[in-house]
Amino acid sequence: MRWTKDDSDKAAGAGGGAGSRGYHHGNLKEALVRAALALIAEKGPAGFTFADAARWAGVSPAAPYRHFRDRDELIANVARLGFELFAQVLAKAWDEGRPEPLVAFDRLGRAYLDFARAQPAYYSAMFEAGVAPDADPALREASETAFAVLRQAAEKLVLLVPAKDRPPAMMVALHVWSTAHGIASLFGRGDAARRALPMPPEDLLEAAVLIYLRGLGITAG
Amino acid sequence: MRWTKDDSDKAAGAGGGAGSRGYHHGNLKEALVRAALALIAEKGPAGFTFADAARWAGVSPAAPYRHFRDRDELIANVARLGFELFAQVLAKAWDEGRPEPLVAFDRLGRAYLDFARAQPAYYSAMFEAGVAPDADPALREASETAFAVLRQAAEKLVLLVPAKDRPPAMMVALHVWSTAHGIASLFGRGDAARRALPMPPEDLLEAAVLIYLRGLGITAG
DNA sequence: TGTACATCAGTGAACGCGCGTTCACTGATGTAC
DNA sequence: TGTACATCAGTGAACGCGCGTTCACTGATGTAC
Repeated sequence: MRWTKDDSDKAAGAGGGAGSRGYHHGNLKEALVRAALALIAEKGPAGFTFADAARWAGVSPAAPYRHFRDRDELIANVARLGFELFAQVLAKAWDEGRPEPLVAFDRLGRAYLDFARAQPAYYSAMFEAGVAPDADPALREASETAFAVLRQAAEKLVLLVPAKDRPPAMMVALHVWSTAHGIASLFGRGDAARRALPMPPEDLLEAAVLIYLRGLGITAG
Repeated sequence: MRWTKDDSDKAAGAGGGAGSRGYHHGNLKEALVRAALALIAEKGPAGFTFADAARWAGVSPAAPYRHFRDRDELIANVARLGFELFAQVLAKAWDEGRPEPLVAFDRLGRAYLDFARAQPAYYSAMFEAGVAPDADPALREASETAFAVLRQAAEKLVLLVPAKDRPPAMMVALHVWSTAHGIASLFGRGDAARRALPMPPEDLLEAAVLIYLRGLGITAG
């Protein structure tokens, strides 16, 4: 029932100047999310206000209240969309383990870091904005869907280990997630708080995962 | 030359009510750091203002300007002290690899997570407050000192691997740091943004490190 | 096809509030002699 | 030991500002008939 009423909205988004639009924005909820993303990318998750978002979207400061109770609800919405996108990106990279699990798993790790670098604003909202995932059921579900991709990948991977030595897939998924998140948040970001690194983050993660998998008894070829 | 003039300052710290003190606070710089720690612990690194810190310390809102240019400088100071404490804690846990490197390394990992849990305010200021470590030379140095402990430990560990297969100690240090940081920031914190975990974070890290070291060719015993 | 009406989404003015920052000041401390 | 003085550290009042939030309102849209 709802579709983008006016494509010029999207084109005009970047500057915040809404140009000529009617009395109704037509797509304000989405525009506020885009505003939040732009402002988080610019100044961090704590660096913008509800009024900023309204200004960026070119509406009066009272308008956002038609769509979000407060700033936290807006950020939670951004985080939810981020997890949904993240889940898609990860699922596509994993591709059900084709052509073979080890190759696909490497792709998955790279996709993780790609996402953190390409979408620092989403990543911030998802992991650093202090949003409690349990507060909003939809957010929680989106977060779990994204983790489920990692977990399914781990399940397929541990099948490469003989049954008697096979580790719990959950543990493997948590290990890889932690390492990927650690690398992403320490080294894989575009902002000033990033630490310098003598190699690309992707290579650091790939090496860590290869060594870890060897420790599990999984080797390439 | 400077020492704590009045011990009641410390005792009175928790409530912010300074009780009876003279016109001069005597130790305001330190009190502001403690205020920042308390407020970060309570509401996160973005959840307090310069004026809050002054109020907490029981001084007028103009007083902090005698010691810090602005809020960022206060937070950078907190982060620096955090790294100094962190370096001490890690060095003590590592204890130069006694009685043997593997045992000491496990202790080091646990100390890392202990610190993140016991000092969430320091940990936030150090890693999540968006402070650029390069902005302040003292901060940068403290941060490097802390990392150096991890790196020295890694150097001793890789000696357990035959020379021809020996990995770079730097890489090992970065892998372990990333994993520890990932676990700490995803699961090892006291606040609401923490994810649930089916096991203690320490055990998750220990397992990850053991598997990783086995992948390097290092096994216990 | 046209008209009346209900509903929706954004307006703009207003409010109280707390923040960051400045300023001339003053109480307390330390030091020279 | 005492006095004069320089320096330091905190005061309190003031300011302009932007924020969050509310309110009665109004333009636009959709629908019943």
